[in-house]
Amino acid sequence: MYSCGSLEDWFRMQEKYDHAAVERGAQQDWADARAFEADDAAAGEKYYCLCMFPYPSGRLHMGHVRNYTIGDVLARFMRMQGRNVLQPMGWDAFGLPAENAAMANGVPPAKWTRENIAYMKGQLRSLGFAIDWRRELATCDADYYRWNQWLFLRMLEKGIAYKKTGTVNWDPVDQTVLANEQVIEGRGWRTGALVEKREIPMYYFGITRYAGELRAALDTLPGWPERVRAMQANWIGESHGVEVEFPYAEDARARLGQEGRLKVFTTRADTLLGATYVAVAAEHPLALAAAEGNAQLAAFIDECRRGSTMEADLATQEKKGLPIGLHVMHPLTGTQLPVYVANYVLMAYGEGAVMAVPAHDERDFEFALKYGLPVRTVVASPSGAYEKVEAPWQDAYAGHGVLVDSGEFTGLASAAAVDAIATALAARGLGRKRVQYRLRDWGISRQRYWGCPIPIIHCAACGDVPVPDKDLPVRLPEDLVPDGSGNPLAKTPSFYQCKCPKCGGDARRETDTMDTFVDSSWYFLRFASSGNDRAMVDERANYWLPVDQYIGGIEHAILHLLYARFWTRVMHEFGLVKTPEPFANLLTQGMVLNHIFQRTSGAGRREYFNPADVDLVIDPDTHEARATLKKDGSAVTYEGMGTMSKSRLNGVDPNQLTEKFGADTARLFMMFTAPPEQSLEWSDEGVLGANRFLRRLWKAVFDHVSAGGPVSAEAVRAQLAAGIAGADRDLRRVAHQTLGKVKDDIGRRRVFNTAIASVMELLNAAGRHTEVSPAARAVRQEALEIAVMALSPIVPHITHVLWQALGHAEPLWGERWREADAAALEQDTIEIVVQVNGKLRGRVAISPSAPEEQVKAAALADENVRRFFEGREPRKVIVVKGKLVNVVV
RNA sequence: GCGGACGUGGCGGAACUGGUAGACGCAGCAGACUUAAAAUCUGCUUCCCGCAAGGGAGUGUGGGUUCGAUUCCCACCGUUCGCACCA
Repeated sequence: MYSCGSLEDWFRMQEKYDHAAVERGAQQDWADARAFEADDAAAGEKYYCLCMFPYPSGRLHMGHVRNYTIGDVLARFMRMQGRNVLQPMGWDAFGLPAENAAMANGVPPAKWTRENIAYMKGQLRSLGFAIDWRRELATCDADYYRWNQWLFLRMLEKGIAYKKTGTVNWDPVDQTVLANEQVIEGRGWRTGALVEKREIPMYYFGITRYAGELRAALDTLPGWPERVRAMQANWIGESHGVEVEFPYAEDARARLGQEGRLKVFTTRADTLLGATYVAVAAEHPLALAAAEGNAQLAAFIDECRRGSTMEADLATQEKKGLPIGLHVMHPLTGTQLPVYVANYVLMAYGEGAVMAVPAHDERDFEFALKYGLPVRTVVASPSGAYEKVEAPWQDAYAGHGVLVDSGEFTGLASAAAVDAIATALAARGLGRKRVQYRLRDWGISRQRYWGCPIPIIHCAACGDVPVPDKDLPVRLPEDLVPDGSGNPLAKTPSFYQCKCPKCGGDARRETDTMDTFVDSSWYFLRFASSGNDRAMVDERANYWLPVDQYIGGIEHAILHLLYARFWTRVMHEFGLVKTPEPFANLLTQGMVLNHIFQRTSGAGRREYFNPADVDLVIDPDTHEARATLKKDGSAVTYEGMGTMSKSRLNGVDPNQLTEKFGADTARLFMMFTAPPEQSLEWSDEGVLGANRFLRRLWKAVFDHVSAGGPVSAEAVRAQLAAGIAGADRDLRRVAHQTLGKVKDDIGRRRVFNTAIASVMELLNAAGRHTEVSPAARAVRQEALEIAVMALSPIVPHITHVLWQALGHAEPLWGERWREADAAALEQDTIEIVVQVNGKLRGRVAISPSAPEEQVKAAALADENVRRFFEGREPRKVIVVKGKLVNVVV
């Protein structure tokens, strides 16, 4: 224990700031006092501060440090504001890296994962985060994942979870299915491998039935960043339009042996009279039916399916198609329209079929031109940009306008025409208004070992039988070691052999596990119901939820955050939680960047170099970068700043940083260098600067205390009551301004760099204040206390010790935030800026209570100001109270 | 193509509600201390003219609103992120 409770102890302190001793002592004090255990029933408004929990990959990286520092600053700050704060931590512990590590080392994923957790927990502790560790959880614990299984079964009962065989994204490297959200530019989000299409039976969560509310509720989340809401809205992809049915023509009826209608979805029902053909996707049932016995068509369909899965390629590829030889009838005119298979129609969106209006859709236009299909102009240009649609394509063709050549709808504006046409279609039973979403259901089956088992038993007699609640959890065996040849669960009879719960006969347990995004969809609820072994969540969740502040990386803007919102909505529907939205406020912290140095060999192989091994010189004139290796002076290529990553060898290890400079320096650097939402550029000099500031802070307190000991609270009060003046009063004003500024910056604006800057200013001012009178010492005592208090959420260790050094017996972590003293903020004179025609020409000092006329007179009397009148008379004088005077001449 | 964010000194960034542009820090320069170096401390540091006082220009570009614009509006350019043949 690093105790500085008495003056003698203080003098035993080294004059030099010893971060290791300070941090060890402070952390011990917090642990002894159980300072950060959150009380589920404490007085005061609750504050749930949550950081996205880490995957236990082995070591923390700088992104973690930044994330958890932001959360810790807010948690500690809110605690000082009198809020009842919960800040928990856990482990997103299922997932593929554990299996890969297992294969590489021959160690079961469970062992690898638990060892990583133990190590990383030590790292988190050494960074001094104010976490309630009693609530720690790991998603690989059966106590946790049994509730995944339990809710899965409830969702199955309600039809929200269901089984379906469908085309899925298959990652050939990880040998598993990926959700739509996990495919990025046609590649697996983790492996980067080109994704293949496969037909596999799997379980889905019906997230699409919540698409409308998930979309609409985004507007109820003002505490979320605009870009995240935009990304989610984009992803959900709500379009308002009309579903139109085209009855089969004679040839199609004959071919299919029945009546039928081809459904399409359109957002441009106003152009319906301009439809000259209908196009369907290659996988569309009508196309498949027509392809039977039509080798050319079958070959084309096959070609479309095998085509590139790169969506960016798809968007630019040439439009191609074939008539399927069948026709449908226009729902309003009865005209026969040919049906085409077209490579630009997506089976996965809408009905997998479109009505083609070449005159008013660029894709249809290109297609029609190529295959000689008619182009019918049905919307007149409002701006007169065109008379009749003809090649080449103009963007104006796709604009809204007034209908022409559209029978009874001619003359209507586009918006009105959509309504009128929808009504006409509805009257014929051939269409209706509808909302279409881009979002698709969430496939959760993974052919992997290290995940939560799906609680289903397959019985030859009874089919797929849910595991009864009394048999939960379905435990994952923890001693298996995957060998890369598929899911080891499927080769472990002790796991998959079981009895059917219905008929008692021999049955086989489902060996697929759940997508790990299921695990992270509700951990925040479990933190708030910690330790309950009889229920998934309890009333405590309703106390703590919604999370007041959620903090994590922007990379989770869609996947995790959308799934968690969906899952919470389901639990809300089941009456398990009161809130439909889990996260009231979201802060997406920026990436941590560092320099990238690389050299490409003759053979085209890239070799990366750690920035610590490179000297970088930027020419001040040309701005050209010259980078050379420290060891031999050879040149390397500077690639600028980029995200810290293993592959680019530009990571900085948090351990090295904390060992050398301490956790407080690491925390201060991260919070000071950039606002939380922006990317943070690593700088070794910046780290040194942060450390320098802490040493100055330490020395300021040391010097103050050495020169006569700390001033007691009573003595400070007495001096203030006796009245202070001059430099003392100035310093006191700065101190109290700082108090207000820091509270506003952290509490309202969520920016920390400016809060730190203002404390730096305070310390600079205190350094200039060298008087030694009793009043001066009292003011300095107060100023130092304020500096220490204001910094304490950011650098909790050093401030913990300095607070004691300043003579406080009660620990800083239990202290209430001080409010700025209005009397201290008062000023006798203030500086008013004087402008002439908006340009700064002078300054005048005046009493803040001076009436406007007096301020005006003082400004006009200023000699420098008068110079710029150049003989002209002021036409107008604008006075901004307490700030400036602008004279217009 | 659609949607979002952003554009300010040598660098990271500040200026919150339209009111002194460049806080704070880094780097750099000069000085003090030192045998010396490091560390520390003090001062200077947007650009141009000027010994200085002072003046001029200046927040991606062009326009607009205003007594006054980094901030609001319009158009454009650039960077970056997400989505992308979404019917």
